Amino acid sequence: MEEFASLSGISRPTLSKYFHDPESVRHTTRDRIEKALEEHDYQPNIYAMNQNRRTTNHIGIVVPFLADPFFAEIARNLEQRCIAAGFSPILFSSHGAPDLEVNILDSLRSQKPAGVLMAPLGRASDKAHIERFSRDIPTVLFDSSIGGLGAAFVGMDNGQSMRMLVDYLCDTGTAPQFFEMETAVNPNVNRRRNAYLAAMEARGEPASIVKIEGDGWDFEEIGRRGGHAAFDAGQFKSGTILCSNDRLAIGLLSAAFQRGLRVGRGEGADIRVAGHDDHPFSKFTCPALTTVSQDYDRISGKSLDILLGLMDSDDRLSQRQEVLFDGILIKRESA
Amino acid sequence: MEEFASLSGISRPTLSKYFHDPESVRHTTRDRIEKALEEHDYQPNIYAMNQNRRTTNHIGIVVPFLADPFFAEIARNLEQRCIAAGFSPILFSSHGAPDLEVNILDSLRSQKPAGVLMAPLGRASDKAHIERFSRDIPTVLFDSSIGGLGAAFVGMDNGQSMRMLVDYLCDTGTAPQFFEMETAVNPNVNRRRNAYLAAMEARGEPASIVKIEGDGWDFEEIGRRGGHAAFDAGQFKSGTILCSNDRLAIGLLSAAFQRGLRVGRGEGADIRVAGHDDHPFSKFTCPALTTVSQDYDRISGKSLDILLGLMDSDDRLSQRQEVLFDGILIKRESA
DNA sequence: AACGGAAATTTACGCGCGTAAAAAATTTGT
DNA sequence: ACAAATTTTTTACGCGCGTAAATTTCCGTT
Repeated sequence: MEEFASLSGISRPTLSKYFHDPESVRHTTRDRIEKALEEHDYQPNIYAMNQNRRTTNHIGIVVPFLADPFFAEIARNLEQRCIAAGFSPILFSSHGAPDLEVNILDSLRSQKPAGVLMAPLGRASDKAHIERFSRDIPTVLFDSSIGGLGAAFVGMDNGQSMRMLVDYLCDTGTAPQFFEMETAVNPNVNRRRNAYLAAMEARGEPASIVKIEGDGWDFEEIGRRGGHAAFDAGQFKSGTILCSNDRLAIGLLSAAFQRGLRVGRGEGADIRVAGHDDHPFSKFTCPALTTVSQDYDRISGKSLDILLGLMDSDDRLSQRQEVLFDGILIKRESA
Repeated sequence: MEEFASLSGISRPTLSKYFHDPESVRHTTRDRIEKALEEHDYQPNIYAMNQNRRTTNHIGIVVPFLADPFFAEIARNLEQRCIAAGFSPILFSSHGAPDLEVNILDSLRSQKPAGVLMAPLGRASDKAHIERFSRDIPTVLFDSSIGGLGAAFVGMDNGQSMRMLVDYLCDTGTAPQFFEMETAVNPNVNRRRNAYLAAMEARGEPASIVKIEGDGWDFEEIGRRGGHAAFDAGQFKSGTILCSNDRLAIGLLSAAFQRGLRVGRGEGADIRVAGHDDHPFSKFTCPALTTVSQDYDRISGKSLDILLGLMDSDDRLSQRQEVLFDGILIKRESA
């Protein structure tokens, strides 16, 4: 930098200022710097730049499972928003492993990020660790809320969405049964089940829950196997199945197809299947999946907004914010 | 660190050595350090650690489109391998944008990574930029090879896989037509088309290519729209369709379903559809998709192996390595 | 117990940049 | 054109750690 300073005829402190914020120097000097920059292609050492700063301009993005297109899509959205806001996103996936999630937070802490956007694993998360982390670093949780953790949470209103689905399904046919994994990976599933039960009770319909075996993040496979098992056991009595999420529904659709069952709301259909999340692939299932859309755009937008607010203010934990968005019913052919 | 040194009764240079490689100090001192570490929870400043190192222990992973489950899966695999090898992976997605790909390389360069594993965008990539990058930093390209770029390439043998698919399809029914996008996003598609043509000629079958409109990475949607258009125009004369990749096939399956066509190789089926890549979702389409499996595990394993070799040796560009793996035919119900 | 080699300590300097303070130069307003 | 306000330069120090060289301490061996 010293060298580039003499080559460009600009003092080093001014260069330092420029690299930290190009707007902070006068237009004329900025032009001079940028012209010199083209000729000598110097770029500052980011490690030396950051070693004395309390925080960097990085924003950490942590998702539980990046191979899930749902999270991949949200991550993509968040990344681009961070860039637009002038920050550098760093993406991490916990790959469904709680110890990896802890490692990520530790590594993130030492990177001194300006803030972190995190979708926790859920049930398996080390809550105390996340709590400690979010005390030191501005952190917004999204997708899955764990018992009031963190400074803020942005997600969707599972109560609203399930009520809407139940109402829709009841109004257009038989009352739905709820299809879920035995061990809920995250709190959303529990909320959805409870919302289903409440919505059914409100309508005076008998609730019925079909629980299937399986653990891990291989939801489609679990849904297919569990679907077959439930078909075999004759558990789908009502003919309408409401799945706890789209990936499970995709597996169930596959099982139904393999059994020669016709899924849909039309004439001659055997069962109806609905999901939840508007997974990127739910548009392309056969038949296309009726579901509730999580508004990726609004969730990620709001998450970043809150985080930016958090980063500016000092009293981060004064009041925990919680924003829930309504889902939108996406009617397709499956129900 | 100075402070922690006096607290733990260990000299700072020894601590420095320990943090760089815990094995490099004597067992007894290592135990003392780790005991002190638990009490005082100190962790070194990564920026100060890295500023004087020529390279860090980071390995960059760059994929063209992370929302594509195919790349998400490979990225996941690579990340875990990097961790197992003692490196810290940093994941980037170009999101289909060439300028973003360039930005990522620039940012990566300033991070002084030990090496980079990169799946380029393909046609849209800034070749010269990638070339320059890979001259300075050990880089292994995978998935999509661009005209001999980089120090090494690991991918699959499109010639072998297409020949195998064509042979299988011809042997079990009518000869396939090739279904592809008008504008190929990456060289793999071109290779596959050419391999299709060659394989058909070798068998003495008449080749037929169905090109559909569309640009970008929204392959499923493009495949569906294009499928409908091709059905309308009566272009699918042979009744067997070989898609340039699985995502396109998923769209085509959706179109066929919407038209009430039965896809499969059984009695009473209208058309057969095959894909390529063994996309994570191809197992769950209706019917399940016949395709060629890219061996994720071997590709990522070999990529990292070569990269580690590259990192150790100095004469990186002496001979360009190129490793192609055979695909494995995955017979499912769609063809 | 003495010895030799390995490991740890002491001492000291450098890395590339942030940043503070005072002086100098430039721009702005009238 | 001149004073005031802003920006840049000069000077100097510090950050947290890497690392080299010389010295001392430790450990296992004979």
